[in-house]
Amino acid sequence: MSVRSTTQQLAIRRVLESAGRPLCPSEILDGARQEVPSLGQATVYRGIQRLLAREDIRRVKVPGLSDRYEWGAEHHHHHFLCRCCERLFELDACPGGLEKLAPKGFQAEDHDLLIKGLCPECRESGS
Amino acid sequence: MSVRSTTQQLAIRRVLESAGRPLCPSEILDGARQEVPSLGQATVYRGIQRLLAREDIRRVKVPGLSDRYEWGAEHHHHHFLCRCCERLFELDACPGGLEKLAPKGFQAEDHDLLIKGLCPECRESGS
DNA sequence: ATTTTATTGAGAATCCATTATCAATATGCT
DNA sequence: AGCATATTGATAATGGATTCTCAATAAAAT
Repeated sequence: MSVRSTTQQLAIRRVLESAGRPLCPSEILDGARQEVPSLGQATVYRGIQRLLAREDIRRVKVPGLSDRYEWGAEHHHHHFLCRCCERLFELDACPGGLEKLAPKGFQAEDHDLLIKGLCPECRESGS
Repeated sequence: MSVRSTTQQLAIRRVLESAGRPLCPSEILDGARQEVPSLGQATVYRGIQRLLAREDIRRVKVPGLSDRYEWGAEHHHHHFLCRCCERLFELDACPGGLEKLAPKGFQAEDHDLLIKGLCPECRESGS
Protein backbone atom coordinates (compact mmCIF):
# COMPACT_ATOMS: atom_id res chain seq x y z
CA MET A 1 0.00 0.00 0.00
CA SER A 2 1.28 3.45 -0.78
CA VAL A 3 -0.09 6.94 -1.25
CA ARG A 4 -2.99 7.25 1.13
CA SER A 5 -5.81 9.68 0.70
CA THR A 6 -5.99 12.04 3.64
CA THR A 7 -8.18 15.00 4.43
CA GLN A 8 -5.07 17.19 4.34
CA GLN A 9 -4.06 16.13 0.85
CA LEU A 10 -7.60 16.46 -0.39
CA ALA A 11 -7.88 19.95 1.06
CA ILE A 12 -4.60 21.04 -0.51
CA ARG A 13 -5.66 19.64 -3.85
CA ARG A 14 -9.06 21.28 -3.67
CA VAL A 15 -7.61 24.69 -2.89
CA LEU A 16 -5.31 24.59 -5.89
CA GLU A 17 -7.94 23.07 -8.12
CA SER A 18 -10.48 25.79 -7.45
CA ALA A 19 -8.18 28.79 -7.08
CA GLY A 20 -8.24 29.78 -10.72
CA ARG A 21 -4.80 31.32 -10.38
CA PRO A 22 -1.30 30.29 -9.21
CA LEU A 23 -0.93 30.12 -5.43
CA CYS A 24 2.14 30.32 -3.23
CA PRO A 25 2.65 27.92 -0.29
CA SER A 26 1.29 30.35 2.28
CA GLU A 27 -1.82 30.98 0.20
CA ILE A 28 -2.34 27.24 -0.07
CA LEU A 29 -1.86 26.90 3.66
CA ASP A 30 -4.38 29.63 4.43
CA GLY A 31 -6.91 28.17 2.04
CA ALA A 32 -6.57 24.58 3.16
CA ARG A 33 -6.74 25.53 6.83
CA GLN A 34 -10.33 26.55 6.31
CA GLU A 35 -10.99 22.86 5.87
CA VAL A 36 -8.27 21.50 8.13
CA PRO A 37 -7.37 24.12 10.77
CA SER A 38 -4.56 22.04 12.25
CA LEU A 39 -2.75 21.80 8.93
CA GLY A 40 1.00 22.37 9.14
CA GLN A 41 3.07 24.06 6.47
CA ALA A 42 5.34 21.06 6.07
CA THR A 43 2.32 19.13 4.89
CA VAL A 44 1.55 21.80 2.33
CA TYR A 45 5.02 21.36 0.87
CA ARG A 46 4.53 17.61 0.86
CA GLY A 47 1.24 18.02 -0.92
CA ILE A 48 2.85 20.29 -3.49
CA GLN A 49 5.52 17.66 -4.17
CA ARG A 50 2.90 15.03 -4.65
CA LEU A 51 0.80 17.06 -7.04
CA LEU A 52 3.90 18.10 -8.98
CA ALA A 53 4.91 14.45 -9.35
CA ARG A 54 1.45 13.64 -10.71
CA GLU A 55 1.71 16.72 -12.91
CA ASP A 56 -1.59 17.94 -11.56
CA ILE A 57 0.03 21.29 -10.86
CA ARG A 58 2.88 23.26 -12.38
CA ARG A 59 5.45 25.51 -10.74
CA VAL A 60 5.49 29.18 -11.75
CA LYS A 61 8.59 31.18 -10.90
CA VAL A 62 8.16 34.90 -10.36
CA PRO A 63 11.15 37.21 -10.02
CA GLY A 64 11.68 38.14 -6.39
CA LEU A 65 8.73 36.21 -5.01
CA SER A 66 8.34 32.65 -3.80
CA ASP A 67 7.22 30.05 -6.30
CA ARG A 68 3.55 29.75 -7.18
CA TYR A 69 1.70 26.61 -8.22
CA GLU A 70 -1.11 26.46 -10.72
CA TRP A 71 -3.57 23.69 -11.42
CA GLY A 72 -3.46 21.97 -14.78
CA ALA A 73 -2.23 24.61 -17.17
CA GLU A 74 -1.27 22.49 -20.09
CA HIS A 75 -1.57 25.33 -22.57
CA HIS A 76 1.00 28.08 -23.04
CA HIS A 77 0.08 31.30 -21.27
CA HIS A 78 1.44 34.17 -19.19
CA HIS A 79 0.62 35.98 -15.96
CA PHE A 80 -0.38 39.27 -14.42
CA LEU A 81 1.19 40.28 -11.12
CA CYS A 82 -0.51 42.82 -8.87
CA ARG A 83 2.13 45.08 -7.38
CA CYS A 84 -0.14 45.73 -4.41
CA CYS A 85 -1.41 42.37 -3.16
CA GLU A 86 1.28 40.41 -5.00
CA ARG A 87 -1.28 37.92 -6.23
CA LEU A 88 -0.64 36.31 -9.57
CA PHE A 89 -3.34 35.90 -12.22
CA GLU A 90 -3.46 33.88 -15.38
CA LEU A 91 -3.57 35.54 -18.77
CA ASP A 92 -4.85 33.50 -21.65
CA ALA A 93 -3.38 35.56 -24.47
CA CYS A 94 0.15 35.51 -25.82
CA PRO A 95 1.48 37.85 -28.49
CA GLY A 96 3.24 35.49 -30.89
CA GLY A 97 6.55 36.08 -32.57
CA LEU A 98 8.44 37.04 -29.46
CA GLU A 99 11.29 34.75 -30.46
CA LYS A 100 12.01 37.21 -33.25
CA LEU A 101 13.55 39.47 -30.63
CA ALA A 102 16.54 37.19 -30.18
CA PRO A 103 19.63 38.63 -31.87
CA LYS A 104 21.32 36.66 -34.66
CA GLY A 105 23.31 33.81 -33.26
CA PHE A 106 20.93 33.28 -30.37
CA GLN A 107 18.50 30.37 -30.49
CA ALA A 108 15.18 31.24 -28.86
CA GLU A 109 13.26 28.29 -27.43
CA ASP A 110 10.83 29.75 -24.97
CA HIS A 111 9.79 32.97 -23.30
CA ASP A 112 8.20 34.36 -20.17
CA LEU A 113 6.01 37.41 -20.12
CA LEU A 114 4.79 39.08 -16.97
CA ILE A 115 2.42 42.03 -16.99
CA LYS A 116 2.55 44.06 -13.79
CA GLY A 117 0.10 46.55 -12.35
CA LEU A 118 -3.01 46.56 -10.21
CA CYS A 119 -5.71 43.92 -9.98
CA PRO A 120 -9.38 45.01 -9.91
CA GLU A 121 -9.68 44.71 -6.14
CA CYS A 122 -6.58 46.77 -5.40
CA ARG A 123 -7.68 49.43 -7.88
CA GLU A 124 -10.83 49.82 -5.82
CA SER A 125 -9.14 50.18 -2.47
CA GLY A 126 -6.98 53.03 -3.76
CA SER A 127 -3.75 51.86 -5.45
CA MET B 1 36.12 62.77 3.97
CA SER B 2 33.88 60.02 2.77
CA VAL B 3 33.72 57.54 -0.10
CA ARG B 4 37.30 56.66 -0.88
CA SER B 5 38.44 55.38 -4.21
CA THR B 6 40.01 51.96 -3.82
CA THR B 7 41.43 49.50 -6.31
CA GLN B 8 38.66 47.09 -5.32
CA GLN B 9 35.85 49.53 -6.03
CA LEU B 10 37.45 50.56 -9.29
CA ALA B 11 37.83 46.95 -10.37
CA ILE B 12 34.20 46.15 -9.54
CA ARG B 13 33.05 49.21 -11.42
CA ARG B 14 35.19 48.40 -14.44
CA VAL B 15 33.90 44.84 -14.67
CA LEU B 16 30.29 45.95 -14.69
CA GLU B 17 30.98 48.87 -16.98
CA SER B 18 32.60 46.75 -19.64
CA ALA B 19 30.54 43.58 -19.32
CA GLY B 20 27.90 44.59 -21.86
CA ARG B 21 25.37 42.43 -20.07
CA PRO B 22 23.92 42.00 -16.54
CA LEU B 23 26.24 40.20 -14.14
CA CYS B 24 25.52 38.31 -10.94
CA PRO B 25 27.67 38.80 -7.81
CA SER B 26 29.81 35.74 -8.49
CA GLU B 27 30.47 36.86 -12.06
CA ILE B 28 31.51 40.26 -10.76
CA LEU B 29 33.74 38.59 -8.20
CA ASP B 30 35.42 36.42 -10.82
CA GLY B 31 35.94 39.33 -13.15
CA ALA B 32 37.25 41.74 -10.56
CA ARG B 33 39.63 39.15 -9.11
CA GLN B 34 41.57 39.26 -12.32
CA GLU B 35 42.59 42.72 -11.24
CA VAL B 36 42.49 42.22 -7.48
CA PRO B 37 43.02 38.52 -6.68
CA SER B 38 42.50 38.99 -2.96
CA LEU B 39 39.04 40.48 -3.44
CA GLY B 40 36.43 39.14 -1.04
CA GLN B 41 32.80 38.62 -1.94
CA ALA B 42 31.58 40.90 0.83
CA THR B 43 33.38 43.72 -0.92
CA VAL B 44 31.59 42.88 -4.16
CA TYR B 45 28.25 43.28 -2.40
CA ARG B 46 29.45 46.55 -0.91
CA GLY B 47 30.49 47.74 -4.34
CA ILE B 48 27.10 46.79 -5.75
CA GLN B 49 25.37 48.82 -3.03
CA ARG B 50 27.50 51.81 -3.82
CA LEU B 51 26.89 51.67 -7.54
CA LEU B 52 23.18 51.16 -6.98
CA ALA B 53 23.07 54.23 -4.75
CA ARG B 54 24.77 56.27 -7.45
CA GLU B 55 22.41 54.71 -9.98
CA ASP B 56 25.36 53.64 -12.07
CA ILE B 57 23.90 50.15 -12.19
CA ARG B 58 20.42 48.66 -12.02
CA ARG B 59 19.19 45.43 -10.46
CA VAL B 60 17.67 42.83 -12.76
CA LYS B 61 15.63 40.08 -11.16
CA VAL B 62 15.47 36.76 -12.95
CA PRO B 63 13.07 34.01 -11.83
CA GLY B 64 14.93 31.34 -9.93
CA LEU B 65 18.38 32.89 -10.26
CA SER B 66 20.26 35.38 -8.14
CA ASP B 67 19.94 39.03 -9.03
CA ARG B 68 21.98 40.47 -11.86
CA TYR B 69 23.29 44.01 -12.17
CA GLU B 70 23.64 45.93 -15.38
CA TRP B 71 25.53 49.10 -16.13
CA GLY B 72 23.58 52.21 -17.06
CA ALA B 73 20.47 50.92 -18.79
CA GLU B 74 18.31 53.95 -18.70
CA HIS B 75 16.18 52.83 -21.62
CA HIS B 76 13.43 50.20 -21.43
CA HIS B 77 14.54 46.80 -22.66
CA HIS B 78 14.37 43.08 -22.00
CA HIS B 79 16.73 40.13 -21.69
CA PHE B 80 17.75 36.81 -23.12
CA LEU B 81 18.64 33.99 -20.74
CA CYS B 82 20.80 31.10 -21.91
CA ARG B 83 19.45 27.90 -20.38
CA CYS B 84 22.90 26.35 -20.63
CA CYS B 85 25.39 28.85 -19.15
CA GLU B 86 22.68 30.85 -17.38
CA ARG B 87 24.20 34.08 -18.57
CA LEU B 88 21.86 36.96 -19.20
CA PHE B 89 22.07 39.17 -22.29
CA GLU B 90 20.47 42.46 -23.13
CA LEU B 91 17.88 42.77 -25.87
CA ASP B 92 17.28 46.18 -27.31
CA ALA B 93 13.90 45.52 -28.84
CA CYS B 94 10.50 45.48 -27.14
CA PRO B 95 7.24 44.56 -28.85
CA GLY B 96 4.89 47.33 -27.83
CA GLY B 97 1.30 46.97 -26.79
CA LEU B 98 1.85 44.20 -24.29
CA GLU B 99 -0.34 45.99 -21.79
CA LYS B 100 -3.27 45.14 -24.05
CA LEU B 101 -3.06 41.61 -22.70
CA ALA B 102 -4.36 42.65 -19.30
CA PRO B 103 -8.01 41.59 -18.86
CA LYS B 104 -10.66 44.23 -18.30
CA GLY B 105 -10.53 45.53 -14.77
CA PHE B 106 -6.78 45.08 -14.51
CA GLN B 107 -4.55 48.12 -14.78
CA ALA B 108 -1.27 47.33 -16.56
CA GLU B 109 1.65 49.53 -15.62
CA ASP B 110 4.74 47.63 -16.62
CA HIS B 111 5.93 44.32 -18.01
CA ASP B 112 8.87 41.95 -18.04
CA LEU B 113 9.81 39.83 -20.99
CA LEU B 114 12.43 37.13 -20.91
CA ILE B 115 13.44 35.15 -23.99
CA LYS B 116 15.06 31.83 -23.14
CA GLY B 117 17.21 29.54 -25.23
CA LEU B 118 20.85 29.12 -26.16
CA CYS B 119 23.49 31.78 -26.57
CA PRO B 120 25.87 31.60 -29.55
CA GLU B 121 28.68 30.04 -27.53
CA CYS B 122 26.54 27.30 -26.03
CA ARG B 123 25.08 26.50 -29.44
CA GLU B 124 28.59 25.80 -30.63
CA SER B 125 29.58 23.51 -27.81
CA GLY B 126 26.54 21.29 -28.45
CA SER B 127 23.41 22.43 -26.60
C1' DA C 1 -11.26 -4.73 15.82
C1' DT C 2 -6.33 -5.20 15.04
C1' DT C 3 -2.19 -4.44 12.74
C1' DT C 4 0.83 -2.25 9.44
C1' DT C 5 2.83 1.70 7.92
C1' DA C 6 1.98 6.06 5.29
C1' DT C 7 1.08 10.58 6.89
C1' DT C 8 1.02 14.39 9.99
C1' DG C 9 2.53 18.43 12.91
C1' DA C 10 6.03 20.90 15.28
C1' DG C 11 10.26 22.19 15.35
C1' DA C 12 14.99 21.55 14.05
C1' DA C 13 17.90 21.67 10.22
C1' DT C 14 19.46 22.99 5.68
C1' DC C 15 20.36 25.88 1.75
C1' DC C 16 21.40 30.14 -0.59
C1' DA C 17 21.92 34.85 -0.97
C1' DT C 18 23.00 38.76 1.38
C1' DT C 19 24.43 41.53 5.44
C1' DA C 20 26.87 42.46 9.82
C1' DT C 21 31.10 42.19 12.72
C1' DC C 22 35.69 43.45 13.65
C1' DA C 23 40.55 43.65 13.60
C1' DA C 24 43.86 44.86 10.01
C1' DT C 25 44.82 47.80 6.14
C1' DA C 26 45.03 51.58 3.04
C1' DT C 27 43.26 56.20 1.44
C1' DG C 28 43.56 61.08 1.44
C1' DC C 29 43.88 65.30 4.03
C1' DT C 30 47.27 68.05 6.81
C1' DA D 1 55.46 61.53 6.86
C1' DG D 2 51.60 61.17 10.10
C1' DC D 3 46.92 60.78 11.36
C1' DA D 4 41.95 59.95 11.25
C1' DT D 5 38.93 56.90 9.47
C1' DA D 6 36.80 54.63 5.35
C1' DT D 7 37.50 50.19 3.42
C1' DT D 8 38.75 45.44 3.27
C1' DG D 9 38.68 40.32 3.95
C1' DA D 10 37.34 36.46 6.60
C1' DT D 11 33.91 34.78 9.00
C1' DA D 12 29.80 34.80 11.61
C1' DA D 13 25.12 35.96 11.35
C1' DT D 14 20.78 36.76 9.25
C1' DG D 15 16.47 36.01 6.57
C1' DG D 16 13.36 33.40 3.86
C1' DA D 17 12.04 29.31 1.71
C1' DT D 18 12.09 24.54 1.77
C1' DT D 19 13.29 19.98 3.68
C1' DC D 20 14.24 16.71 7.38
C1' DT D 21 13.34 14.33 11.93
C1' DC D 22 10.56 11.73 14.76
C1' DA D 23 7.01 10.53 17.85
C1' DA D 24 2.02 10.54 17.40
C1' DT D 25 -1.89 9.76 14.38
C1' DA D 26 -4.78 7.78 11.09
C1' DA D 27 -5.61 5.17 6.54
C1' DA D 28 -6.62 0.66 4.77
C1' DA D 29 -5.84 -4.16 4.48
C1' DT D 30 -6.74 -8.41 7.22
